[in-house]
Amino acid sequence: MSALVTILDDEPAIRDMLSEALTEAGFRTLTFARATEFEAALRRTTPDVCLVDLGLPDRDGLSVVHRLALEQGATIIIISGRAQVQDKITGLELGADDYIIKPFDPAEVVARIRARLRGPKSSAPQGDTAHFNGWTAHFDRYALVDQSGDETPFSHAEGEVLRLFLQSPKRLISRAHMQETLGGAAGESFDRAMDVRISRLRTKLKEDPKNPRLIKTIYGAGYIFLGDVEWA
Amino acid sequence: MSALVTILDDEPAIRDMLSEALTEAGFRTLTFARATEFEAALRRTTPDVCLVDLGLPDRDGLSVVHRLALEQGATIIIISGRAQVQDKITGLELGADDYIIKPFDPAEVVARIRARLRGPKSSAPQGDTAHFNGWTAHFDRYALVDQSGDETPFSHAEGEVLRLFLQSPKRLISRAHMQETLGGAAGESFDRAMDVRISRLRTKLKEDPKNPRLIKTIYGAGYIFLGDVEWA
DNA sequence: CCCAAATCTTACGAATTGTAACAGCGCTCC
DNA sequence: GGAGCGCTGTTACAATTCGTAAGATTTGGG
Repeated sequence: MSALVTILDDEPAIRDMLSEALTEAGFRTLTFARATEFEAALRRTTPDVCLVDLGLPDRDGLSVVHRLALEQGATIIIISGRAQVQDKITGLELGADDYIIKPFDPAEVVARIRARLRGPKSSAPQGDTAHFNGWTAHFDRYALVDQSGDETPFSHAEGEVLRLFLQSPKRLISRAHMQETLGGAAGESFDRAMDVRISRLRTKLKEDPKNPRLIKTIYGAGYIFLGDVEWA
Repeated sequence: MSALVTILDDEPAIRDMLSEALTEAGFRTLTFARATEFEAALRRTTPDVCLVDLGLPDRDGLSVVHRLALEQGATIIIISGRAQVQDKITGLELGADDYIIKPFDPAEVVARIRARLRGPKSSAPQGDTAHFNGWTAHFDRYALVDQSGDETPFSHAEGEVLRLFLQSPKRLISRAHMQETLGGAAGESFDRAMDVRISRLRTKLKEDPKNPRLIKTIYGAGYIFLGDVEWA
């Protein structure tokens, strides 16, 4: 499946230019003129690359970038008319991965996106075992082992969620992202399945329902896995 | 251990400028004037980031980039005087991760390197903890800890406000700015919401309603967060 | 002092999430 | 083939979060 690129810019000409170039390059695209539309869409899909213009009518583009950066996954590329070095630095520090100045050539944007997605230095290939906070997860055996050596089996579905958490500890994982990477289940219908999976995982991790220490819920946003993970 | 950055450029002035900026930013650096020296060094060390100038005397920089890219691992950033789009595209397609045009500001280079090392999915976001006036705010755990160690959880919405305050202590934060930065929700209807958020936050900070010591209201303007903040 | 505007606080309800109970499915073992 | 078991999604209802509404309180100007 080709990568999904979102374009957030208030100028129709720029949206069209980018959308055309990207489509021709083989990407899927979604365009938005306003930050609110864009953020509404994020609840349903998880793009791979987000192009964000800083000069938006309804919101400061940097706040959009910041929010995006807190979520996980997508690479963020700022497109802006502001060419000051300080603007670039601010944007990059806020979490953007690249900063392109208007006017630009769409071919360069395509090349930069490709360079991002090439993703060679994606972290080392993961083993099948991870340690965290006294637990050991054996993905090859589908079992959790606690400090005293007791073994608790977990299912495939539970393992998918656990792996996702262990791959991105201490970061907000949006609900949308989880549904996309896991259950996929094109079923648009409201999926409480995810909640149930997490609930079951929590039980196996012996979490205190009133005060979860490992899997924390962020109301309206997603989940965050605390815990110091080390892959073996 | 800080990351190792190599600089390959035939102009001494540029080498020095970059080396100084990067060292100050906390990186280790190695500089080279010729491709052959650089490649000899690669047999002994493995840099994390390689800055490569395209206009080298002894070899075409692109061939260096190409060879580096095949080894997979280091982040490659081209620094070049050639500003043509086609040059950029060629460089990026050959395997470079970024392409910076001369003349440049070293601060931007530092910011771009940081953005790279932060990585697409580097799991450790910088310490998300701040201390102020006896309190400690753990944004990853969504909890406030007071001097005696008691922990008070705070919600996502409260955390957004708290973070905003802690990022700009002792400065007036206008109501409009807060709504713009936070009020994200679809309809920007009622603005009492902000008051309520702050009210709840004050309660958790054990503020005396008659005499708030940390979050001060400026009638008709906004709020000021007093307190000596130190991010960890 | 008096008043209008701004702000604080409390209560309530819509939306979101947790979890138990149930149902469908595929599997193994008689 | 059928009973039994484990896995997983669905449903239903409880708990939590957070914005809205409304009344109380404070502020600053006259």
